[in-house]
Amino acid sequence: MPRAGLDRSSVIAAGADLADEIGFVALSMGALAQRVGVRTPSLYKHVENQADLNRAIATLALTEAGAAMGAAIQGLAGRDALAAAAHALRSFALEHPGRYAATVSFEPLSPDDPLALAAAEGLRPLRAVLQGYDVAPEQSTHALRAVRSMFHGFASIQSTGGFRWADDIDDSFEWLIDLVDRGLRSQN
Amino acid sequence: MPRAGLDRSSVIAAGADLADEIGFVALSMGALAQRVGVRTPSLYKHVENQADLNRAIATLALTEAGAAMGAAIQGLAGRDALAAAAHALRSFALEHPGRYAATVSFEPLSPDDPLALAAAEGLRPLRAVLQGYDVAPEQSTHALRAVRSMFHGFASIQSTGGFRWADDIDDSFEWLIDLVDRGLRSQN
DNA sequence: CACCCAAAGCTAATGCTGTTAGTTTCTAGC
DNA sequence: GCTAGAAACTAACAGCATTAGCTTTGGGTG
Repeated sequence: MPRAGLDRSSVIAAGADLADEIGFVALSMGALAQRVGVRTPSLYKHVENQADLNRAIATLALTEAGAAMGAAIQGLAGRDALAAAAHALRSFALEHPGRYAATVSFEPLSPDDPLALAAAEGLRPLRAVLQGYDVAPEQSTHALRAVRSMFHGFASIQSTGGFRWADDIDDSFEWLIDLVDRGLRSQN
Repeated sequence: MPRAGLDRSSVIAAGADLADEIGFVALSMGALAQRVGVRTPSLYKHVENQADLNRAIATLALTEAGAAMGAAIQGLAGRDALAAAAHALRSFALEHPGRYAATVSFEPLSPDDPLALAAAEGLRPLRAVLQGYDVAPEQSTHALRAVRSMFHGFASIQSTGGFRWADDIDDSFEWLIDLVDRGLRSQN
């Protein structure tokens, strides 16, 4: 019998993929072991426990989502950049529901935690978008939190099926982007 | 030995209180049984299973949160009403983290589900707030979803400790309210 | 080329879940 | 006071994450 040849990153990637397929809450050590062709306890050679796995999936997802937003806003500014970033984030949440769900549930973490670093890094594209608007420097944190709250809230509600009439959700998302754009431009 | 004298609503209320204290994810049938002074299997006389319990807690929380918002906006309009509703919702999320967490995790539901009805009912105060702004009737759904997304996103991120510098979170929330208010007023 | 040891995988076992079946006990209404 | 029926109990099971200890594999070194 040949060996499976796993390591930490391959286990985490497989866990993220499996979570996207069957749902983050349904992700179990047994299911993941079966997926990678190994018995359950063998996973503990690569991952400390399930909490460690979950945090690692969240870290991966934040990095990927940030990269997607960064790529989407290349060469754009103002409303175009805002819309591109928003769409990239929402697409990521819808195409990778397991990864996205992993990012929403975690306890307070120390500032040098890899998960916290990935979160901060993933927000950089959003910061760049806000520089295209006239926000006073001391308000940039407020603006970032506001934009982040809105897009996260929308993606979160939609990805859990929280909107009633499915047909015009895309229109609602455009409307939200316009609302934010108007609010950011009409300061003072 | 006297009997505990439970019924469905008292079990659900106790579950909601316990979730607020120890966290929604830590809420187990065993912990709840101990809390109400009964052995674990006895709970199944009042509740179908844990999923049923969780949905019932979510329904209760949505009803309570909607009532809090409705009470908060009494006699107010415009920006005052918007701020009052936002503060009421965020206070609810922070004072009842277990209840609030119960509302975010559920699968797609049928339109006549009690949970869906409670969600729709709880949104009525927000609808009332939006009537104080000049939104075209065919855009009222978009506006409602936008406002809901923003406040839910902010409350969700804050209640899971997602903001880095704790000191000026209240300022950020005020800033968010202003952003929404400006966006809603500057249409066309 | 053979050895060897560290890592990778395995089996077995434990304790904690949610849940069901079957039994006993309390209590409200006649 | 008797009696249904509800409310609580004990016993048991399956699935979960996790740990301990054993076996095997394969890459680097002599």
